Amino acid sequence: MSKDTADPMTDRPAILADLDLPDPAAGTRIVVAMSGGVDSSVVAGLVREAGYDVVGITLQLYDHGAARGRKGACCAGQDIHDARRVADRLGIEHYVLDFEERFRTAVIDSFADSYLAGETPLPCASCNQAVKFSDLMQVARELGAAALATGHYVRSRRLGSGGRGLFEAADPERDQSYFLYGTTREQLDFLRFPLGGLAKVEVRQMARALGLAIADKHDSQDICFVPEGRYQDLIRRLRPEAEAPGDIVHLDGRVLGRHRGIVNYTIGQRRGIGIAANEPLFVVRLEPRTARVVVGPREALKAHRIRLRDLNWIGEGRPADFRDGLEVAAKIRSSQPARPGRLMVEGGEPVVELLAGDYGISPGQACVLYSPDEIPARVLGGGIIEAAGPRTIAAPAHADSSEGALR
RNA sequence: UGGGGCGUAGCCAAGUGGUAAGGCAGCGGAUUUUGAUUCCGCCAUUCGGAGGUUCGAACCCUCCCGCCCCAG
Repeated sequence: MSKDTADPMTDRPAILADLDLPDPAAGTRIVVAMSGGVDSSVVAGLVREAGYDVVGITLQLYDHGAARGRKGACCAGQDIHDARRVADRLGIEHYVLDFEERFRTAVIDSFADSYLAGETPLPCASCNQAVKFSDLMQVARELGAAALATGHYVRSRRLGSGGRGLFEAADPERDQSYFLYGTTREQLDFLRFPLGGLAKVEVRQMARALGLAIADKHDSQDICFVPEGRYQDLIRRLRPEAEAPGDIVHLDGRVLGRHRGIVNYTIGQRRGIGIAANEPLFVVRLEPRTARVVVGPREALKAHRIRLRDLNWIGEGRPADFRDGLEVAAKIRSSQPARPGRLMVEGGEPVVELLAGDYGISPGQACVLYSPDEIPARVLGGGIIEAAGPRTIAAPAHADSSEGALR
């Protein structure tokens, strides 16, 4: 396909679809998770071009009607339709699986519960972990596939020690490793991410070269199952008790006003508090028991110490065995470069110290750990943020200077 | 009803004769496969009200209205 053009891009598909599998492509089945977007469509095309037996699977995750006409949402009716067309165009098998029930319990319900508990959920991570890399992967195995390929911008490669390691994408702007920190070693062995070394523009060019109608489709953004970007409406429908009003309290104790439900706030949030003060106020703490929203100045948001739960470790060794902790680069949100820190295990609990501290670290989000010096950085693991706070133990000697540099 | 002070956008507030700063809040947008942050833009034809002086007033004068403080 497209081999008659001079575009160097046309030479790349066969190269990039090297899935590092023991058997030859012909006769080897690969399941591709197809969302109907550009990325996963190109993956299907590349794998097909490489000569594999491709089965495309699109998951129906939530009610079409709820998100109909919405731009930028994945997996709704339009996207399923798009995925079908891509599969037709590529001449591959394609199935749409109804995962609504699974998605609702594993992703949407926990999304709502997280907010009720005063945390801030990370649905994309739980979707990958609880749906795509578990149930969908199971389906892929049952179909006799040698691997499950996805359109995530992340890289994996075989390690000298055996097994595969997870690495950040070549394009740091596009990197999705933050959402994949929970991937286990076993899952990694079965997963392939053909786009990890590419830039988005290249992927779009490939989509055109492959003759895919969705080549210029918008990127997805926001929470896919939340129409109009108002997640509060969804939570209200699912959990009516989420509307419990409460006080907005300043750190210094003053009651400044009222709010209409703790679910409307997240740590670090500035807009939407509705209180005029001398300086901007940020949400610094949420108290689900009393439904109190505690606000304060930006400086009050600064935290150095993060306690994690559900740590997934896919780096070398075991965290508990690192006597003085392990130097890491840590991300507490997707769209921010990893920053120097140290992983320790205290009383069996993983704790990350950020050398320079950070703002707006919210429980429920992930803290993802990378190797500090490697390029590309390897994903060592990560966990859910249980709590974040000021430094309470002695910091490394150079921490103060780096803190000074931050201001 | 003696004295003093004040009344500028939703909140705070600068401006004391030359044609309404700024902050906060709010709204809109950019950025973003989570939530945030951040950034950009918008936001008082008008200064408690009515007159007057002046080429020109939020700023000066008069009266009225409304707050606050001190004193009886």
